[in-house]
Amino acid sequence: MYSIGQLSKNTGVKVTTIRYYEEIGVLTEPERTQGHQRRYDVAALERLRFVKHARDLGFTIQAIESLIQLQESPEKSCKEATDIANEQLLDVRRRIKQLRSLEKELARIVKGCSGEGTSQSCYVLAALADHELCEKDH
Amino acid sequence: MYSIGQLSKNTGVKVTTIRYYEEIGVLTEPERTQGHQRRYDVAALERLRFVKHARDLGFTIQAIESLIQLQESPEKSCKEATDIANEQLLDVRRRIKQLRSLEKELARIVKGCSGEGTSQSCYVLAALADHELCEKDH
DNA sequence: CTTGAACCTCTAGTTACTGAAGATATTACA
DNA sequence: TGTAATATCTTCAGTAACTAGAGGTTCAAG
Repeated sequence: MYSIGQLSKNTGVKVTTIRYYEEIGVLTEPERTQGHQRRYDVAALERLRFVKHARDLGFTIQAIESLIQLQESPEKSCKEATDIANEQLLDVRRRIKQLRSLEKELARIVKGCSGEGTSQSCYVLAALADHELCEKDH
Repeated sequence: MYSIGQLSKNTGVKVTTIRYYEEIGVLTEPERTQGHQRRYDVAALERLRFVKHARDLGFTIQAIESLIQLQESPEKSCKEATDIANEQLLDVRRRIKQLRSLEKELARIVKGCSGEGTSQSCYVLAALADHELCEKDH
């Protein structure tokens, strides 16, 4: 059995976050000692690892809840899990695309300014003030 | 003079968001009609455009506040603005890098699963449960 | 002068945590 | 066994950047 601190060290999830996960139902309520402290079994550890890994990959808590549901009904179709992962993948790709276009414009703005004058003549500020200075819409 | 709705249409910033910006001090308090409704001048419109553009580029409200400070003291060095923009650029690049590595792993996970079996044997779920199946740390 | 759209304030909710206060439990060591 | 240090407990509030709704008032057009 693990204390909440040991669980935390084992997974890299903060103690407060573990309690939060319990509160919102992502983790089930663990046993308690007589003094009311939480004690976790290996299943809880594995579940938390799952959650951590999925969070690291950018899944929302909601998506993770769906995935847990699936895990717990092994007869269900695998397609749902694949769909969720796919959706996440598409989302990541969308975000990359958007960030790339931001990067481009930011790089252009930064490049246009030597950083030497006063802010009155700063190209960075001018570019931010005036959308017309953008290469294209965003 | 613009009403808050006209300002909203002109900038693409929602009415509620405009009021929120005022509350947190990003926009200064505008004049009011006798009936207590907000009326904005052109300066306010331009300032909101600036904020919108910077937000679209991913600047935090805090960074935007610094930029506004700079705009309002034209004798200050332009370097500060360039620094903020540069920091933002670096941050965008960091995020892109991280998302790329997520994309890679997600693609691998999704690819490993046909979506046809039951969730019991689902590779997506297995990969999320077991960090060992990852190609590298993240 | 009426009517309907736009506006007002205030409160609460969103996501996914994080931190602090003040009290209690456990553990290690003497 | 006693005590001190560390860990844990609950509860509440705060973070970023909005968004939405209730219930009431004002404006502008016909």
